[in-house]
Amino acid sequence: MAEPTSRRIETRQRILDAAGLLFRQHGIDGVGVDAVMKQAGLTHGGFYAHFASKEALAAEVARSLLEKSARSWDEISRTDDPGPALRRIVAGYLNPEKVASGLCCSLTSLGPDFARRSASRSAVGGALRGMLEALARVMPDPHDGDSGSPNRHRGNALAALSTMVGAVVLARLADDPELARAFLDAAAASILPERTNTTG
Amino acid sequence: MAEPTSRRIETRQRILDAAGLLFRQHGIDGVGVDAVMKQAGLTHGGFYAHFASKEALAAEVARSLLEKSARSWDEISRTDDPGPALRRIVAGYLNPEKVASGLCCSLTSLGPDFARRSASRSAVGGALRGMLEALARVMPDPHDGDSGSPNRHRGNALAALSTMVGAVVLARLADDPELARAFLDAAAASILPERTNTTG
DNA sequence: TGTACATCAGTGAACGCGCGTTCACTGATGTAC
DNA sequence: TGTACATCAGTGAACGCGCGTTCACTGATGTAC
Repeated sequence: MAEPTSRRIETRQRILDAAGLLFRQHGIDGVGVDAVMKQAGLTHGGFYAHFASKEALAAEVARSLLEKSARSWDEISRTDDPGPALRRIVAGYLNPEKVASGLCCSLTSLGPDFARRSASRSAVGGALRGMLEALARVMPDPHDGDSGSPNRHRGNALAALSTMVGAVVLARLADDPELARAFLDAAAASILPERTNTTG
Repeated sequence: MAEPTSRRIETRQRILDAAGLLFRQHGIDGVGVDAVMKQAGLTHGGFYAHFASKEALAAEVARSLLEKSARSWDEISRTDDPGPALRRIVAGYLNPEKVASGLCCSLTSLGPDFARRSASRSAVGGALRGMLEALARVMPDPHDGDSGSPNRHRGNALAALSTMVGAVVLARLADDPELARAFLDAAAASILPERTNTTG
C-alpha cells in the first residue's frame, strides 16, 4: 500500500489532464466530476479513490498546470540568451491560436476561480513565484540608465506577467477577433524592447 | 403595461446591484437566484418578472457594471488634463483596498465567466471599446519620437488596460499580501510615465 | 369622499434535474506454496 | 506450471441536496363612477 502502483499514478494523471482541459474550457463550476471521469475514460465512482473531493482536484489542477508553465519558462530562461528567451516566452503566451483554442494559461481562464478557492490559491503560490523568477531572469535593463536598481527586473517581471495575463483575458472576452488580436499584439509590443515595429 | 412603473425599475436595479455584488464575490455559478433575490430584499419567485433567466441576468450585470466603468473613465478623460486623468484612472483601478474587498472591476473577477457566456460576451463589447477610447484619450506620447503615429495611443491603451486587468487578477490570486501589493505597484509604475520613483 | 373593480409586483410551495459523494460489488492482477 | 487466495482499481446504483424555473395565489396600488 505504501508505494502507489504505476497504473494508479497514470490514472491519476489522466484525471488531472482531463480536468485541466475541461475546467479551462467551462470553468470549475461548469464541469461535473462525472464529465471529468468520462473524459478520462473512466466512470465517476472511481474518482474518490484518487482525490478527496472536487475541491482537492481543483487545487491539484491549479498546481499541476502552473508548475508546468513555471518549469517551461525556467528552462527557456536558463537555455536561451535573455533576448530570445523573453521573445519565446511572450510569443508562446500570446499565441493567437492557443488563445482562441482555450488551451491557454490557466491563470487567464481560471485565475479568479483559483483566487476564490483557498486550497487552489495556496497551491499556486510556488509556481507563480517560479514564473516571476524565470521572467525576471530574462528581462532587459530599462532604457533609462537605471539598470543598477536591484528590484528593477522584478518590477518589470511583475508588470510583464500582468500585461500578458490581462491581454489574454481581454482577448478571450472580446467579441471581435480583430480586437482580440489587437490586445495580444499590443501586449507583446509593450513587453518586448521596441524594434519589431516597421522600418520607420 | 407599456411604461414600466418607477417601482419596477427600482426593483430591477436592486436585483442588478445585488447580483453585481454577489457574482463578483463568488462567481456567477457560485451564486443562486435565491441568494441574489434575498440580497435584494425579495423572494426568489419574483425574479422571473424581471429577467428571462439567470443567463439574461448575468448578461445585464456584465453590461451594467462595465458601462458604469466606461462612463466614469469617459468623464475623467474629458474633465481632467491627460496626465492627472490617467493617474486618477490607474490609481482608482489599482487601489489595494478596493482589490482586497473584492469590489473591483468585474473584468478581473468575472472576465473569464463573461467570455464563456455568449450573451454576456456580446453585452460587454460596447463598454470595452468605451473604456479603451477613454484610456487612449489620456495616454501620453511615447518617449521615443513616434508621437505622430496615429494608432500609437490605441496600442498603448490596449496594453495599459491589459496590464491593469492582469495585475488585479494576479493580486487577488497571490496568497501573500506583499506580493499582491507588488503586482499593483509594478503595474501602476509601468503605465504611468516614470517620475514617481524616488528622487534619484 | 366612498365603493367596486382591475392591475400587477411580489410570495412561497412545488417541480424536475444534475450535482457531489458513498458504497457494496466485480474482475483483473499479483503473490504464496 | 498450477491452484488458491489476497489485493485493489474501477463500476454503477443510490443518496440527499440545492439549483433554475413555474405557477396559483395574495395584497397593495390605482382607476372608474
